[in-house]
Amino acid sequence: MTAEGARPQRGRPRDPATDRAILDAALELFVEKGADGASMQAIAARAGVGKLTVYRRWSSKEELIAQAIESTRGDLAAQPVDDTAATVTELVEQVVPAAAAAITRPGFRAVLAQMLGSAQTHPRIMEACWEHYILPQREAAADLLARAVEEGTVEAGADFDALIDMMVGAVIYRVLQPVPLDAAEAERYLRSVYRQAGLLPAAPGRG
Amino acid sequence: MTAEGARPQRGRPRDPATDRAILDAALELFVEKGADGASMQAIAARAGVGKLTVYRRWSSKEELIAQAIESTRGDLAAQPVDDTAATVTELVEQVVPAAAAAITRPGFRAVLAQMLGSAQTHPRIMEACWEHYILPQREAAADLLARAVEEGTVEAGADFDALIDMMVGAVIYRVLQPVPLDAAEAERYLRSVYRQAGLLPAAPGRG
DNA sequence: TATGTTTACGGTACCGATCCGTTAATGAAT
DNA sequence: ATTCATTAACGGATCGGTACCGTAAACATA
Repeated sequence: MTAEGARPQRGRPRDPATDRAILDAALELFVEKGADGASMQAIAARAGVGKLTVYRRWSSKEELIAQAIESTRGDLAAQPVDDTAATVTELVEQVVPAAAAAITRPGFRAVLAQMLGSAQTHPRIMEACWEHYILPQREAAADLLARAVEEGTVEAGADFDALIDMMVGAVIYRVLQPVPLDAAEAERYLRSVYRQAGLLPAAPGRG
Repeated sequence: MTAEGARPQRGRPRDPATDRAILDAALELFVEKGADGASMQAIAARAGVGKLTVYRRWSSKEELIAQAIESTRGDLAAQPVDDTAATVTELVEQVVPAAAAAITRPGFRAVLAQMLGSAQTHPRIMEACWEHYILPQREAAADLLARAVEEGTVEAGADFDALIDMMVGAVIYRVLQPVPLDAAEAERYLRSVYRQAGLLPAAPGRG
């Protein structure tokens, strides 16, 4: 939609820094005020740019915000995991601190809430959020479950989809609750969920 | 906020049907367009009422929508349960069809999504939704878990809060997913979740 | 019964603010 | 000189909220 396609090389070229400034501003305002509350002129103003400069690049707000979301890494997907870890338990313990930090970030709850709010009225935005913030969580959980089945800590007959929903859903649901979560609580909470799902040993031995 | 408190008894009394019409219109528009998209004049128009008639009763849109939400039974809390049921399994089987019907209603997803979207920008609305749509689910789940512990199907040491989050969270998360759910799938899904939590026997014998 | 007072009601108009999308003028790079 | 990016300004629309009008419904008093 940035119309990058067949733009001729004549005349004054567009400033790539302007693209980024607009995308950043759009994401910030979306997180702060939602898709409806973020106006095009507010986005332009925060980007330090004229309104037409935005309209030349994106024809609709929905598309702009969706691309702004897509231009970010989802924070949870970006955890480098040491694949040589032997057991699922080790793998989980390796992931928990970073995951706890990610879900505790104030912005995480904000993006999640605004995204879900967009579901009804802005499907395109919902779609972008889902792909970049939710699916990575699902995939990580699915990997862990697959390993756990190999190890025998999770029974092979279990309903995988439901189990993933329970893990991811619990985290999302907990994050959205009015009572916030600090980093230490988040770690404890994540371990509790993993344990209940069979990805950590039942013994509450650590901590 | 309806200022019902010290209103003198002289003059023409307010029409209670008008209150209901406004609340219904507000809820409908909130579900359709969200808290920002629902304008006061649209609410008044749909209620077949002058704008002032709305402002006479509610001083702000946030308060009106919050009360509109509070004026609805949460659909899930209203299931009469036969407390004489012997086992948790019977209890769950008794609840599943109604719960499946409730979470499959198109309005359920809409309210949920709009509510969560309001979390960031309209705390008062979030609060009302939480109390009327989420807490009943939690309490029902907690009751079932308590029974299950007595029966021994759920280990006493389990993290109740996390387990409830997983059950409620899974349902919410599943309902919000782009792919909708029909009644039969919802029943199967609910059983899967209950089973994974230990509230139904592992054998997939029924159905 | 008849009259007056009080409040609710629907409808219209208005205010300042904000939004969107476009147009006109200016500036930069070729 | 040409071509495009950019900013500033504009017009139409809508928002939340208020003010006013004429009317309808309940009360009080006579």
